[in-house]
Amino acid sequence: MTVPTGRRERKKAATRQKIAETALRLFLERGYDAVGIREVAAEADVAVTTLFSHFASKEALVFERDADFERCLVEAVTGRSPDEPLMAALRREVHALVEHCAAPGAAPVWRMIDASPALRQYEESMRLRHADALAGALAADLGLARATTACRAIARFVVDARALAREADDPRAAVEEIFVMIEAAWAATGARTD
Amino acid sequence: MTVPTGRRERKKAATRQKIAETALRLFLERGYDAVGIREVAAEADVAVTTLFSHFASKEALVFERDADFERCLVEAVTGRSPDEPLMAALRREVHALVEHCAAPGAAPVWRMIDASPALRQYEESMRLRHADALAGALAADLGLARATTACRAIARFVVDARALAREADDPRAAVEEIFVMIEAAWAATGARTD
DNA sequence: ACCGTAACACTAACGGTTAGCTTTTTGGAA
DNA sequence: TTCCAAAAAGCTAACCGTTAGTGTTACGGT
Repeated sequence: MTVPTGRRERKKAATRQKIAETALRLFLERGYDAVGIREVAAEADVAVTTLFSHFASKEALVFERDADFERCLVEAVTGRSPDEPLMAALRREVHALVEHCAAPGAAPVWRMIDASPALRQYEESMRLRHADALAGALAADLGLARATTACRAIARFVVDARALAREADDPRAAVEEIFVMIEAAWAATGARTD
Repeated sequence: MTVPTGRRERKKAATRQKIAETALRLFLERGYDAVGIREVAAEADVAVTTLFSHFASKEALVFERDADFERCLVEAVTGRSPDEPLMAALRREVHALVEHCAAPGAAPVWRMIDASPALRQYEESMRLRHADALAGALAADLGLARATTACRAIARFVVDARALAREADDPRAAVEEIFVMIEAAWAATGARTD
């Protein structure tokens, strides 16, 4: 098979990105609720069905990087340097993710998300998926066949940390504060700390 | 005002309950997705608009006791005996709530919820609301004006505990295991333990 | 007995989403 | 180069949850 970028895949990715860009622009210009799917599709010059073949829902248009965040979390565990403790790697990654949310230009997007119940709800369900993925990675890292209750709990705490930090006055300090709690919780499970 | 049960309030409560009962019956008989709102309304012999004046959404029909759960959590903090430590009260309450989910007859409902993405998503957003309410109660109990990051984090951990325990093979053991972690996290904040 | 209002009803629509089907584009085989 | 199977995109028409707008009835307090 043709390993590098086939034209088909490139065109598909381009279509996807054009839809996402158009949607975000319209949403920011006129408000998420005030812009309909038919409008986004028309402005991006694609059919409504095409839009839905790239994005599972209207909300998914806003969280285009969804899969990336999940990958980052998992890779923070699986791809860390051999001598880095598990929790330290997670703390570092959550710091990076929170930093990313505070990037210039991201503020209007987050304001839009906070203003829309539908978007907030979607973000919550995203977090659960990320927690499940992270729990799996944690289990694998510990040599377990399945994610234990402790793995699942820690994974949830970690994704909660990101969410809470984003809302806090001082996100960096909030991450530090919550990770002190998470490390204590982790230590209480009797897990190794390497 | 007439303190006891006015006829108007009784009729309203009866209508609400009839709608909820009818909906749950139809959902369990034929599947959540296979039953439409118009059908539920017709079977309960009310107008669609009446149904939506009692329940904010189709999913809310399934989680009729939503407000009760939130109240239980908050009251576990505010209404505990003066000598009971905060975390012990919360652990007891989460045990009770998980027990309640395992009640006979509840199994089909939870199977239905697990099978429907819409219901799962709704449950997640419910959890967040409960966590916010609990965070407020925690802050009040500690004499704080606003919920701090630590309060919010602990509140999330507690509602996560309930969710994780419900999915675990041994719910009781899971609650115990997670609360060991939560107590460690709580202690790490330097909070008093009374 | 009367009035204000809460509860309920009806119609019609809006907006997200999907099914069914056709057309175009693309990668690779003949 | 030509042709085919499949992927991608398109169009139409609906389904379904939800809401606005507008009456109508039944109740509680005066």
